[in-house]
Amino acid sequence: MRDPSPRTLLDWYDRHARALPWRVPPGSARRADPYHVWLSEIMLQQTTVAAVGPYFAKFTRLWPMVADLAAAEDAEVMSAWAGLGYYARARNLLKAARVVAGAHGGRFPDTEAGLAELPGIGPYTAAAVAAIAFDRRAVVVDGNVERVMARVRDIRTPLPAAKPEIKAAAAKLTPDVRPGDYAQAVMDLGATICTPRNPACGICPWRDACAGRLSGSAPDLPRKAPKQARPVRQGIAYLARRSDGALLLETRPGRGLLGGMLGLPGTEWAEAAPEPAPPLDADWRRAPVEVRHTFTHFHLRLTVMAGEVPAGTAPKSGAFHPASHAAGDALPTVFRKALKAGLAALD
DNA sequence: TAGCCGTGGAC
DNA sequence: TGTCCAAGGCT
Repeated sequence: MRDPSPRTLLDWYDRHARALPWRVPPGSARRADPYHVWLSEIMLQQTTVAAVGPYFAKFTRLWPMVADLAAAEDAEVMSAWAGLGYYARARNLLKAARVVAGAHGGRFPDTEAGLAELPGIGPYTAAAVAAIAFDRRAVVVDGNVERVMARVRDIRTPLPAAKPEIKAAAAKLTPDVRPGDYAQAVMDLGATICTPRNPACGICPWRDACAGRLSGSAPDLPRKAPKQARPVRQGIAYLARRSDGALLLETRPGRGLLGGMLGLPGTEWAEAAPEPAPPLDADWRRAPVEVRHTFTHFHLRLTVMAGEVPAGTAPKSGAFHPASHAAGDALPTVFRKALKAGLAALD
């Protein structure tokens, strides 16, 4: 068994690199725009390339430079992020943009340590942006790298205990030349060849240097500690429609679940059955279909109550929004589902 | 440090 | 249907 060669992987990347909107082709004279690299890396945290595509296009169209993003209203940015999930990313994105546009004069820090000081940038993203945007040698470890390293080195320790061992293996392989391309090459390998299920070992550039393939354990790596079961929580959401079509929405608190996002008013979500808490007096009708939605750590069953209210109605909290905006894309997915269920009950 | 924090697609 | 998974960070 010989060592996997960074050079072999770079040769493979030169031929098979995915063309992505935030990426410049390998060997290109151009450098990737640090703003684009950073924006894509934040969006790609725990999120698929396919899901990110339209959002990256929207953000770069609305805000072509980091200074444009920094000048945007909070509500605009949260609305543009709606549907992508993990909304703390959007809150931190805006904070970081304002630091870069202000204290840094519009230029991103060009070192791993400098990048790591920005909100929303942790060890992975700092290394990735330093390597990809500034061609710094940085040890980039994401889920792809963990999987590739666990297989190439046949590391059978379960995650997350295996992280130090995996980081050491990754550090040993990271080259001084083209570290940015190398980082993207490992991630492309993980995304297209060394996939979680049914890895295509037969066409892998590292097939002859992979200890996991030799032992036959590669498809079952990395091992992972078992996860906890998700409890079921319940709640009630209220859809109040004014006679002019406007819908009652509220901005959620700035932290926690769906923090800073628009939503329908309603009860807390808990395992115990909720006490009704209508936001105003109306002839509430229960929507025939219950909304089901799964979050990272619980399942939600949401009862939707819908009611018509006259013009001039004043809510206890929140505000009426034109239906064009509310029905549009400003809501997190769970509330899009609830909106649809509530509107069906009113028609 | 382990729990919190979304979503949609694959199987 | 349910579970797993994807370019993680924060507290």
